[in-house]
Amino acid sequence: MPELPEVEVTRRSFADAIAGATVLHARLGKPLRWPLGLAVESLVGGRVGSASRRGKYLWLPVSRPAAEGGLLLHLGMSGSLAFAAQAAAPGAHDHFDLLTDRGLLRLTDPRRFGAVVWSQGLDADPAAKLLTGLGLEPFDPRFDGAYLHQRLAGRRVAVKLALLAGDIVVGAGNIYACEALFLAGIDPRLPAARLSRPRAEKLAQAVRGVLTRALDAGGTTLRDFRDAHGVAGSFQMQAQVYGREGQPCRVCATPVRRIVQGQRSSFFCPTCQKR
DNA sequence: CTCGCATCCTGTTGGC
DNA sequence: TGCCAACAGGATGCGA
Repeated sequence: MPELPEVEVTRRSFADAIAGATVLHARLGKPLRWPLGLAVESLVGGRVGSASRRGKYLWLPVSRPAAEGGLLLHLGMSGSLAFAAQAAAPGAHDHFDLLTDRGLLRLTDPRRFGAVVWSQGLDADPAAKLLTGLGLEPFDPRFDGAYLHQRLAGRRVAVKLALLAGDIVVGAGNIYACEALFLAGIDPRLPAARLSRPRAEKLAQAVRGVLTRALDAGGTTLRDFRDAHGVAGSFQMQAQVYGREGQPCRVCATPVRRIVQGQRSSFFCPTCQKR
């Protein structure tokens, strides 16, 4: 589910409310992608700090009497976080609870590709290795056409797959990679190394543009995305190609095509997007 | 180093 | 209604 906009919208929806809270209780449900790496009870008494985001990961600092550290959270394909004053009994897909004096933060994740991992800090900790090798944030001023062009050089994979890989730029998943390539007029099958410098500039702008609009729209709710207060996103209303196989391109009316790249669907307009 | 692919898990949808 | 296959917003970890 969640790409950068959904993760960021989620973060913004609970960060202020939980900052400064004290952990009263914590529980785990079924196993997630990785073990927590800590006895869950030992989170009790911890003081929660200000949530931040790196790529599609959330970082929630927790100062415990025993040690400083925090929780690195990932929502995987089907995860979402809810923060509510009233604590309902956990459902079958609720796999992590952090009950605080300000409310309950709960991770719901049916497919369990998500993760909650304790880390002693973002440096020199095994869990923090999850963040090494990540590409630039799309809104980092260093993410520009020159950078993108240089990092795509020498790659034989399709440009769409290079975007999704996350080691060049983070945040664009399947929806926003498709949308950005449409906005930039680039065929997703184009070999990465063959993208010209001017087109790399367009693509960098398109990535930032589509993510900005998605943030403004509160993310994309295809099925079940909600922010931490249950609010759905609406970017799906402005999608140009994603999920629109066979429907007319909004620009030229050519039917949108779906192909498979890297075992994932790519949607594009064969007329508007060129190799 | 880059690549292509299988893999984790559950739910929903559409065809027959 | 039932059954089954295809598909789903991610990303790691493997062998080639």
